[in-house]
Amino acid sequence: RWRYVEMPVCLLVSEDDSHKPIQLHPQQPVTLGRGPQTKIKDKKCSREQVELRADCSRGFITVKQLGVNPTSVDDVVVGKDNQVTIKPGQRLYLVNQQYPYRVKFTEDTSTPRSAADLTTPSKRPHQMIREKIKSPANPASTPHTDHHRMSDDSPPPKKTLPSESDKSILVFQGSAGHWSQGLKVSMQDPKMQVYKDDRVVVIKDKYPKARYHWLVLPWDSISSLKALRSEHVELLKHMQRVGDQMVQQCPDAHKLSFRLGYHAIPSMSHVHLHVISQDFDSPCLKNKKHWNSFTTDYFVESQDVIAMLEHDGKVTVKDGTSELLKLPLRCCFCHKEQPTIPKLKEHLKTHLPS
DNA sequence: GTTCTAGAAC
DNA sequence: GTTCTAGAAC
Repeated sequence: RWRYVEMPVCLLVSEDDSHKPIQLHPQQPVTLGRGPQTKIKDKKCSREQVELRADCSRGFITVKQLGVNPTSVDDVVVGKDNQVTIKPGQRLYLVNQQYPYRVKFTEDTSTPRSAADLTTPSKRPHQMIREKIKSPANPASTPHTDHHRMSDDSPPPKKTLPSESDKSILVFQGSAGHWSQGLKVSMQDPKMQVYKDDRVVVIKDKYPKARYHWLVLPWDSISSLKALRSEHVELLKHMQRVGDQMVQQCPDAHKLSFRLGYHAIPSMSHVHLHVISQDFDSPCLKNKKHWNSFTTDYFVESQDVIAMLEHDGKVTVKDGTSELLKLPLRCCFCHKEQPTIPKLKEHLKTHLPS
């Protein structure tokens, strides 16, 4: 059956609020250990004891032991540099069978920020994500019509009684997230938003391919360029205006040039306008696909998309566009071919503003 | 989309 | 031997 739910979020929550919830972003590893974040002072626990990674689409978390002393899942020691998964019901002990955490699947939306969002009058229905709950595959997040609170869940049986400050719960919210839906999650996250109005929101690209790289997204869910029609022209013009504003407020706008456009065949769902500075000076630019997606006709200028929409009532992508990603690496300024990405990056420095 | 890694390229 | 990429896995 169908239900409105928040997009999946993964939080590391201290049960007694001894430390603030730590959000685990899908596929972005989080390192955890002794330190102010966990309030753990035990020297046996490394400052980088474990690396946690949330796999939203499959509904589990992987833990890698980085520290020397044993991290364990239930009573099985992970072992240094080894990696195991934590599934619902299992307990993670950061070190020496101490500092237990628990994996828990929930559709809980009672976290302060989400609760505020849900009750804010301006929150419009289309800002909620409609998704199907797959009951058999996801037993822990099923049929609760009412929001259940974390504190309502009975604590797991304990052999040894840790002090109250040691108790924490690893909360995994939702499970129907897939990497291609990541923009829908990010655009709803106030921490990611750098601008918003009644029609659009701007976020920083999570893996910027240049010094400045923003994404302008409409609140209205438009899956891709293919779904665009004449009625969207005004929206797209607004997106471009907002993109131009982002450039204007950029402290380096005077020395960098920018391009505004769309990927002809984007990987991520939900129409998004790239606003990207043309330095391409970023450690996240790593391969041929990255380069060619911004420097060939794979990158379609915003104004061209708008013109096409005004002229034809729809946006079409030329045949063979996907092959553009495999073209040799060519400098976008002097058009000199470069043999490898590292050589290209070295070459690009010669075009940087001095 | 990113990460990881085998094996190609050097 | 190291660097780098392409494709699989996620």
